[in-house]
Amino acid sequence: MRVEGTHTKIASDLLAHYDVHARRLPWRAPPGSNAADPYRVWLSEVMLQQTTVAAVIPYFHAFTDRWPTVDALAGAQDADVMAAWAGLGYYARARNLLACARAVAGDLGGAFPASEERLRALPGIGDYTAAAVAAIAFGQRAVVVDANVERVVARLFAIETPLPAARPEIRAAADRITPDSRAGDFAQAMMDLGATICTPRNPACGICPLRDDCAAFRTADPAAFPVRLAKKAKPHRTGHGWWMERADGHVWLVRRPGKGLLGGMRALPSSDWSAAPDPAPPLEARWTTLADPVAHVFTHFSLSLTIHVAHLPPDVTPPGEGEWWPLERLEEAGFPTLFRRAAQAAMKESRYHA
DNA sequence: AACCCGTGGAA
DNA sequence: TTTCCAAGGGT
Repeated sequence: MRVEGTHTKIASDLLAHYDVHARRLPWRAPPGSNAADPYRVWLSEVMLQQTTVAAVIPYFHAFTDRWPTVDALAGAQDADVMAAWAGLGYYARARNLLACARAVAGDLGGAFPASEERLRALPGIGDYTAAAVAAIAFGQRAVVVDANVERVVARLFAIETPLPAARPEIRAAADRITPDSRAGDFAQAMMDLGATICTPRNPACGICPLRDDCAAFRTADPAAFPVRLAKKAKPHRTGHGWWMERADGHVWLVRRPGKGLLGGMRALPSSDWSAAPDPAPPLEARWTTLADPVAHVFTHFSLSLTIHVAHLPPDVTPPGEGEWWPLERLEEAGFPTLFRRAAQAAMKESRYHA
């Protein structure tokens, strides 16, 4: 049972600061207007999962311009949404985004549910996003815990337990300081504080509205919180990709399987990136190899992709599923970053592009 | 529970 | 240059 009024000073100090210093962001209703659109709140929250505000802003505008409502998004083609998401990363989010939009538009009559529990049941909405949408879009009291809140709370209470084991302790502390009213503003205020003042390194304690309430501020090194366990080293992998270009100015592209790494995204044909030392190319041809492999770093491994180039006669088509894509429209293919860079490298060897 | 899943900016 | 890590979710 939550005890009323235990830490109301923290919430009131923070909200007073937020009323003056809140960041103006495209998905935020202007100050004073209580008109948060659940569609825009949900879309922004999904885009912001593990992704910086600066990276999200252009994608948010592109999506809301093209699909202004959840019904419009639900009616979009899968390939269009995946291509529009290209470059933002974590592509399972885009697949779940569409599944969620279609569930809301179809089963729920176009209205997002207002309760945390029913939001949590939708695809791509976990504990954090359910709480954030319930609080920000619907004014419900919900305990919103993201990486910013974890950091701020760990510092406020100088929590010594290392992450991720500290999660229950941090959530309980966040619950204690979450107010009954303005929970959405409180959540956004905590995240603004974490993004602009209570930053991971070199926090600006001198201008922090919660300095007097902060146990970490009274220690020698506030930035030492939250404590984290050492992380494992990233393994390195190698792979091969094939650029097959036809004399009429087209290149052979494939779509990756719906699950797993870069799932559902358009791509160059490539080997798996495990151990196979010398995989066979898709077809017999006069292959040349680019001098510099494309280097790319994923979340849990780094990759060096060697690109092989062949120029094919117009009557040859590689085996398996794929499509001939016009070289002058390569930007519209919706490549994830690895293949966008691989295509850029291969285009230097292109014979058929103006 | 531990692992998988992208990208790019900051220091 | 390398390292860190961001409005996490799914399995």
